[in-house]
Amino acid sequence: MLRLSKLTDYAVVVLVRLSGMEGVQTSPGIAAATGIPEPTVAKVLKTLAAGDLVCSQRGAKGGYRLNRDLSAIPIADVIAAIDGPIALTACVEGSSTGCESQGLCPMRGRWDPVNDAIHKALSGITLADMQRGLLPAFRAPVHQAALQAAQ
Amino acid sequence: MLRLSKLTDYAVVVLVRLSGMEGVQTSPGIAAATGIPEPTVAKVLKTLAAGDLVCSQRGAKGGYRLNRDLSAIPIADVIAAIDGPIALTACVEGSSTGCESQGLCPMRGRWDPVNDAIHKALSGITLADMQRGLLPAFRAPVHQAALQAAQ
DNA sequence: TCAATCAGGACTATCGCAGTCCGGATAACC
DNA sequence: GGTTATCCGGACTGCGATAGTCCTGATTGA
Repeated sequence: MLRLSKLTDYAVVVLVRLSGMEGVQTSPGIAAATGIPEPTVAKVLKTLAAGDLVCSQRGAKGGYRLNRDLSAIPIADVIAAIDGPIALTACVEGSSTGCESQGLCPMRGRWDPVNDAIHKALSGITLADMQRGLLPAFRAPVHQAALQAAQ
Repeated sequence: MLRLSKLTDYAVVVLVRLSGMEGVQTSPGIAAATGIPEPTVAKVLKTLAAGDLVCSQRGAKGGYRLNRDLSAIPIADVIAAIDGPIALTACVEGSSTGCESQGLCPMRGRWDPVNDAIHKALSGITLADMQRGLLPAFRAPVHQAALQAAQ
């Protein structure tokens, strides 16, 4: 199975949550609202900030805010931010130093079309697409306690 | 980066190699021709046989043979045979017992369109497509020693 | 009968990821 | 100016999956 890191899954949840609220939100708040452990949320947000998907404000009353609308964030960007560039194997990158069996390997660079196809597929789906069709019950946070904690 | 197992990479190499020769071929022969360690080749071939991509003949003068032409093998099949069904996270499968934060998780099942897109992309590329465009030098085995060993 | 080969599994070591934590910097508030 | 809340960047650890090897048994041809 093509393993996508759990962190990326969390990232999607966090980003969707960010989009649902006005103003900045703190890591603890998002953690409470999503049920994801706080340190993990913090890690995800830091990574997303490094990838320019969210912007951060430090200090008291600080927090995170979406940089663009969900509909402007293809899932490919999220994956790239968390997991690094989208490519299927180490053997693939064009300028790599080459695998051990250079001369023998009949597949050098042949994964490129596959990577391109995947990249195109992932670039065509935005977070808004993933959000669409959610059950209304899941659209808003469910636990009142979580809601209040999020404030 | 979307990690594809190395075994899958090997599988592609092995399958292409299988397509280039008449009759059955043995694991040691393919190992010598590709430069992949013999036990690993054997493992890959066994897995591919389980996935019906190749068929095996036991006993002396036995070996492996392609079940279909390269152009009839989408890369998705190879990945599925080696890595299991193509899906991005454990949180995804429809009938799973659900993740811990069931009620809270706002993304339940939302990866499905992404998985579908990836599956389509991978189903549209065959091994023949990957083989196409290979440098002639890489098309045939390069080492005479390897060639003879393959016999 | 013997040799070559696949079948199926067990086994180990290595690697990456998940998740946590800490010291520091920054900014608002009192 | 001090205090508090928050982000920043990194280090660290444990777990799990993968890679890779090996062994025993079954099958087949000579």
